Amino acid sequence: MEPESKELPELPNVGTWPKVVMRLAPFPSGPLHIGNARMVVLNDYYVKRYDGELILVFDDTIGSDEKQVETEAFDMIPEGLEYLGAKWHRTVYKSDRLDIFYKYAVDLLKKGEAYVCGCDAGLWRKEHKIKGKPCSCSLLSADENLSRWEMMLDGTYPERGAAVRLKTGMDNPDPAMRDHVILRISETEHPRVGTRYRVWPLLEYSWGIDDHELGISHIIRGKDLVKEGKIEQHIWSIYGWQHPELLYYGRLKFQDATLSKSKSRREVLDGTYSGWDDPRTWSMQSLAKRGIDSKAVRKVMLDLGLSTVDISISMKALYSENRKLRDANASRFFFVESPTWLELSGVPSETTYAEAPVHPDFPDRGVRNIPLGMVDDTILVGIQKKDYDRFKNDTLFRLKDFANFKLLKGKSPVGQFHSHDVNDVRTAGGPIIQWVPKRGSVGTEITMVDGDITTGFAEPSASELKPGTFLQFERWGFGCVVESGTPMKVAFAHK
RNA sequence: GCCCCGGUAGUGUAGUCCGGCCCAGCAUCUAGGGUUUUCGACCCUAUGACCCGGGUUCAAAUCCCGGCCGGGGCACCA
Repeated sequence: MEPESKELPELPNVGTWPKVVMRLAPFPSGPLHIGNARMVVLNDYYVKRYDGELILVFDDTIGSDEKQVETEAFDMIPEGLEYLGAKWHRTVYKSDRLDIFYKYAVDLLKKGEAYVCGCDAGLWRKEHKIKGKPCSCSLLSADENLSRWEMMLDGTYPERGAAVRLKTGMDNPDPAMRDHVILRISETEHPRVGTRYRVWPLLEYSWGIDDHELGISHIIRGKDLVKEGKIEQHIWSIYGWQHPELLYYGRLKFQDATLSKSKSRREVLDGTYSGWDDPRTWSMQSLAKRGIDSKAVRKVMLDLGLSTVDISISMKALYSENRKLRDANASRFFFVESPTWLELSGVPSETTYAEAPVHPDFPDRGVRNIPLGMVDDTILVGIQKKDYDRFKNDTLFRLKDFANFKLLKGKSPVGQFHSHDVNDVRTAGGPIIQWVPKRGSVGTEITMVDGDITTGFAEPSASELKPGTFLQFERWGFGCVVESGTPMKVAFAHK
């Protein structure tokens, strides 16, 4: 395998497993965003490294009011995985596996490893969880538990009326580990299985069973799940199953982006965001749209390694990687933001167009032809207001790849042709700037990372650009064509 | 309150398990220079770190103890 970053450490105890089997377990509430990429990339990396198997498991249990399953996520997540270049071998839905969880629930009740608790959740927390004192439900016989279990299934108990608790031990010094709920009642309709089930497993329980049932050997996930891991281990021990190896990584924050799936969802629904590929969602779809090479994402994620420290990184790292990968293939164009139009006179009549290289490092790729649209000896060109404002009257400046002009500021600014030779402006220390001719240039809208639209004009040759083309607007930044036409739409990638 | 985990330059990371090859490597950021008809890319240079205090040792980023700081968990969410 081609190393795509530094070498990560070996997975522990690989030899004790017939095969490395790992899993991706996203909760389908929206598309994968850049924060989820770490989980995907790490698991995918190790599975490829050990030639193992990767299972996509939609963790679509019923969730809660705050965390709801979104049907569209079942398509958007695989899309994101494909973008990332992750290879998964099969797809499993938790919601198809309720019968398995029920079977083990009955068994645990019979074994006396769990009980059906009818206590009020808030009261139980205060009186039992915190104090470490068992409630009376934990004394129930297997038969009593089984009949209570039936009452959970048949609807005798209302929602929150009863729940199955695993006997992890009320005397555990860690309150987080005391008799955690593993199954509970929810009558919320599920997008895939409707109202077929009213008893749903919690994450730690469903995984305690499924990591074994699916033959998972190694689990890499965020350290917010360590308690869940301990509960899983408790279950594995009850059945004497080989414990999958648990590895955790710390929380990842981005200094220059706020990632919130629920906020994104809200903004997408009410139209504040253009859709799930809006740059502000930081979804895989949005990165693809901006022309961020997924190899850059993978590199950045892999470079973080598996440390459990909380880290805060800058998108600049991602942009730096992306430039390295894509600069060589980004054709150059002129784009002028908020143009100031200059009337330039004295241009020699034989000069009707300018030629600029498609890519300065690769002369063999040819040149872009920029027609001047000359009338008499006068042409009308736009330069950036930003440039114009910093120029003094009389400045000698160069329109890049074209000619040098002397500026005369005024109500309607004009310029006088000075010379063709680039050395003239160099010796004068004058600026070299990008420009567009008024005639033939392409109105362009660039969607910035914060969702704002920057408008301006791209040079005429940009009219032939196809969607998906990654380019650089010289002295401005990289982006990806989203839509050709007038105006042309471009998604900004980075400087 | 109880329980876990962690602290290497601005940001990440390597090294820590098995002390010496680490007066700490790499990437990125920042600054400067070279090159370039871009403020991109490329090349060069500079700044910059082992949380603190003890201990063990000929020798500690690495081992031990104490402290400080940071994060997480204690949900009928995932």
